[in-house]
Amino acid sequence: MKKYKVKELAELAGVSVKTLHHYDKIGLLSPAIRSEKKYRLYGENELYRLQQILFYKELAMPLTEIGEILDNRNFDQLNALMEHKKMIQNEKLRLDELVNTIDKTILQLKGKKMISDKELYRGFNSEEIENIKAESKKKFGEKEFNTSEKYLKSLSKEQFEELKNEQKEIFKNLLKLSTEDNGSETVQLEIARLYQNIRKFWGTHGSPSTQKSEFKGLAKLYVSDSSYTKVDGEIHEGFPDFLEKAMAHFAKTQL
Amino acid sequence: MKKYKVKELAELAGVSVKTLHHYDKIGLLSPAIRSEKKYRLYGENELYRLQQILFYKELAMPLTEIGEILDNRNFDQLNALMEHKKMIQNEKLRLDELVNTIDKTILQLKGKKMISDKELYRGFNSEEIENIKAESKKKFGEKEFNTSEKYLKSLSKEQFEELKNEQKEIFKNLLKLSTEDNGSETVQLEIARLYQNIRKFWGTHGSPSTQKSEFKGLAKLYVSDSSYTKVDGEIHEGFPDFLEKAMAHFAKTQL
DNA sequence: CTTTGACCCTTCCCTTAGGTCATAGACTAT
DNA sequence: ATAGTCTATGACCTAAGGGAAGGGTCAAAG
Repeated sequence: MKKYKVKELAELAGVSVKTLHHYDKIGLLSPAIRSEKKYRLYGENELYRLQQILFYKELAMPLTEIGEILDNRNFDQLNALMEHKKMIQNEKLRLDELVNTIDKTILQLKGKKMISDKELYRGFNSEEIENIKAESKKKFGEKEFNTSEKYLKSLSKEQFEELKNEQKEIFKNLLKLSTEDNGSETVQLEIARLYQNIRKFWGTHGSPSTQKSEFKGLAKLYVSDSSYTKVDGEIHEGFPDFLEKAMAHFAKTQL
Repeated sequence: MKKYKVKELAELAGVSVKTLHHYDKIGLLSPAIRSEKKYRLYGENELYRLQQILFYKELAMPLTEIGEILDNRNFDQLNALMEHKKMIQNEKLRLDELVNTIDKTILQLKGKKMISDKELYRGFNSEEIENIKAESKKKFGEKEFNTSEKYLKSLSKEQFEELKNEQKEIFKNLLKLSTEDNGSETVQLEIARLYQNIRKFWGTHGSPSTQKSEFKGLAKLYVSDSSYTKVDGEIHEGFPDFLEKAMAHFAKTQL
């Protein structure tokens, strides 16, 4: 009877040593004996069993089931295989559905086409372009602006407008809420929305602490120049101040 | 902006609260804000994102990938979907192969038909049957014998003969080795084979300690009646004694 | 005769996508 | 005020191993 140490058997069967350790631990394949120094020693029967294990494993069968099948000799091996076949066929059906769903989604997605590098600012008129650029530079400086511009290219015009609209809506909501406590959950939830909206505009670069101070900086900008906080084109008294306090509270408690 | 606590959002989306905790922890879906008492508060944007997550999850996509896709807005969403589709189609091909393999194996297995209750002892002549039964009863007593008989039914005649032949071979090998130290690895490896062979005959019922003493009992039986340890029909002097010592050593060091 | 490199051992932590307690604090209704 | 529901965190569990730490063993080469 030939004897194999772990690595020998592993290489013979094309599995890792760790796998054999594992099979030993779960009792799926134990060495025939242990040497005096606790080395695992396998015989040819173990090699044969391992080959069977690997066969069933290729059929995507869980190790516990493999163990049951092998230990029951061929009691309901046939049955188990037929059951397993059913399982696999069901899985195949599921995958078919997935492919269908994906195909549909791909079609939808192709409808909303992506914006290319050259098309980034197409669709906005030149005045809008200048506004966007100027705004960005004021807020984040030259260097950050370049990162932002790169990021903006990954947005489609539709998405861009969607974000603009959401920002308008947020400001409207916040105006309505400006009589409330600026730390209330309702207000803070809206501020969170504003925060996320801004991040979608300017990207998520920078460390958390950087983002925190950027956000607070933006709040101060709102106070210093009330044109930023127009709602429906109008300046509202006290609103910039409310906003700044609410944003500061958000930065302090959430960031 | 509506706000949702964990359970509310969970029920709305049909997932568990724990899932939301999990998504928060891995940063896939964080609450918009935390209340003063650290409660997670989600807004409608989060509900929307969760729905997207669930959509991709249904496509069997890992959560990390989902996160990347959603955070890149639609940058290479299209590409990711097409990649994913390829993956699924490959998986389908693999399953096809599995089904083929299983079908082949089932055919092979059907060739070696199982033994039915009534056929258990068919194929052996009556003398053999009596030998088998007597041997079992002597070794394990009436009660154990019934268990064993039930177990034997799960073996086909082919397997049964295979086991008999293996036992003959083991005895032959052991006879050759009987000049060696009974505790050597080579001998012990062969004893291990004998142990496993016996267990395949008589089943694996009983606690480890029971099996240990049964095995030692069998060794003593071999010494007391040398007809059990015939090799090629002949009694060999000193062999039963060698066997008993080797078996006792095995029981002590391995069981 | 010792050292080196290859091998062996066990134990612990890590992975996915959460499930299942356990414990403690918070909210709501009677 | 107390009971019942909700929330939080943390630890442990799943399948099938991967990886590494820390320590013991063996054979050949110096």
